[in-house]
Amino acid sequence: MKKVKDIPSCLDCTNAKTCILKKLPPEEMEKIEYEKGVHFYKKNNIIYREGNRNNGFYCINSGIVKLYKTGLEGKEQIIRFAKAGNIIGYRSILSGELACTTAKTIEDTTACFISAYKLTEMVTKYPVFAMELMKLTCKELGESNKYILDIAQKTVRERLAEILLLLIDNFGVDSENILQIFLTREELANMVGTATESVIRLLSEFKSDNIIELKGRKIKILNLQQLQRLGSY
Amino acid sequence: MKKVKDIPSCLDCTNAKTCILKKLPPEEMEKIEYEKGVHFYKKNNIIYREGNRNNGFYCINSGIVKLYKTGLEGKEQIIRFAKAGNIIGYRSILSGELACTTAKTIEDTTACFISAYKLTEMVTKYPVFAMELMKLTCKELGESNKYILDIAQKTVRERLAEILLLLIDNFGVDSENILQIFLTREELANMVGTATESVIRLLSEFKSDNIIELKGRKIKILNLQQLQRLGSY
DNA sequence: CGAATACTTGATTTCAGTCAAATCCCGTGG
DNA sequence: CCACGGGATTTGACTGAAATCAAGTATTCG
Repeated sequence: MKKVKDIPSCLDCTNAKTCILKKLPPEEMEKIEYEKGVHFYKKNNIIYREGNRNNGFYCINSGIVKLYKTGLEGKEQIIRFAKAGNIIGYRSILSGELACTTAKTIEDTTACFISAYKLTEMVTKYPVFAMELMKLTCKELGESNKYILDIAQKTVRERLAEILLLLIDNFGVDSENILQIFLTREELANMVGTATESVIRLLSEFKSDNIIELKGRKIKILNLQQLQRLGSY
Repeated sequence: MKKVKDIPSCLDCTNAKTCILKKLPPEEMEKIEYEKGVHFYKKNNIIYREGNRNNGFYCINSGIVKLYKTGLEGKEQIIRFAKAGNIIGYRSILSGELACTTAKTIEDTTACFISAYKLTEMVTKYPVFAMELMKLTCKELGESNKYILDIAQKTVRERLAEILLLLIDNFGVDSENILQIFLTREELANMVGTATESVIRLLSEFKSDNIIELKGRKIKILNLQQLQRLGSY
């Protein structure tokens, strides 16, 4: 069991490799250590909501968060997932807009909160950090643009294959080749941009083609190559 | 007639209001003035190509450029347009990736070329510029994310209406309410993410509903409100 | 243990893509 | 000036992928 109530420290954060905050000089890290807030969220709780103003951003310490936009009839479109070491909620601060997505945990999650003011200061004072954040944003932009192409031109089957590959890339598989993120069929559908029933049908097709194996929300990857062929990665 | 061969100067650039370069201090502007290259492109020419490495970015002085990704069977998906005062090609430099779109002129275009090295220097040396560029990138990211939702959840009719509204916003209408960008049906389809024939059918529907009037590639807006209702802006 | 939620499967519908053919339009060269 | 050719546009017929609707089963959780 994870000790949920440990207050994470930036200085010895286990996400050091991936976290952008590590690009700050040590003295700044220490300051953040005192100024930041630490928030705990149970599974299925909202961190911030589309259309609201974010007065700070969050650095995920543990857990997984889905970022989604809500369509007219309330249908979610998942834009991306964030996991330990990722930051969320910074876009709207920097663009001076309202949040363009809702952030909701899909697992118990611990996140550090850093104020908008601090973010601006960090960008202004530390060019290395600014460059790194810019890089991150630009990569995200590239991913979103790729997503536009995919949704516009690929079939649901291809997109589902691709999303599975993306999830494998992002969350990995365990020793038994089981994908290490456990989404509902509806969440998968909301990533792919399709109906829940379509995802179900396609998953069971993939299963009869011996590409995957299903046990509830666990997805075991049997034939990665075939999956790559389907998604034409 | 436009005098195509005038060398544009940053110092008295007519796009001053919108151009991000104006956030640089005057002495830096003058340096750029000497270091930049000026390129002229005829209509339908490629400025840079998806998958290549950009060693600089472009500031559009006049003309219009479409930025698109190419799908498997060569079908274009237009991501956005850039007009005078906009910059293009900077994303891949900052993310350290290859260009994720192709930039092609849809009108005769003049663009200033500034090296990748210079861009990095500008971001590092001028926090105000860095902030502004970050803001721009974050806005683009918000727009791309919105686009994902739209393509995933809206009908082609709704998307076409929305694209028309977006074009009106971006390029305006003249005194006769004629949209000031002239796209082929195919280009419209490549924005909406649909087939050319579908765009044609829907445009003529809009026409019989007295929402628009068509004269070749000229689109006259007769009923903006109705269009907004269709796009549920 | 019961209600609620998630999942599955089948039947039907529909939106939009594809294919095909005709027409329009525009620039070019005779 | 006009004929020609090629691209763009339009319209119609057909097809098919995926959404919706519906009904039943399985799981989960308080």
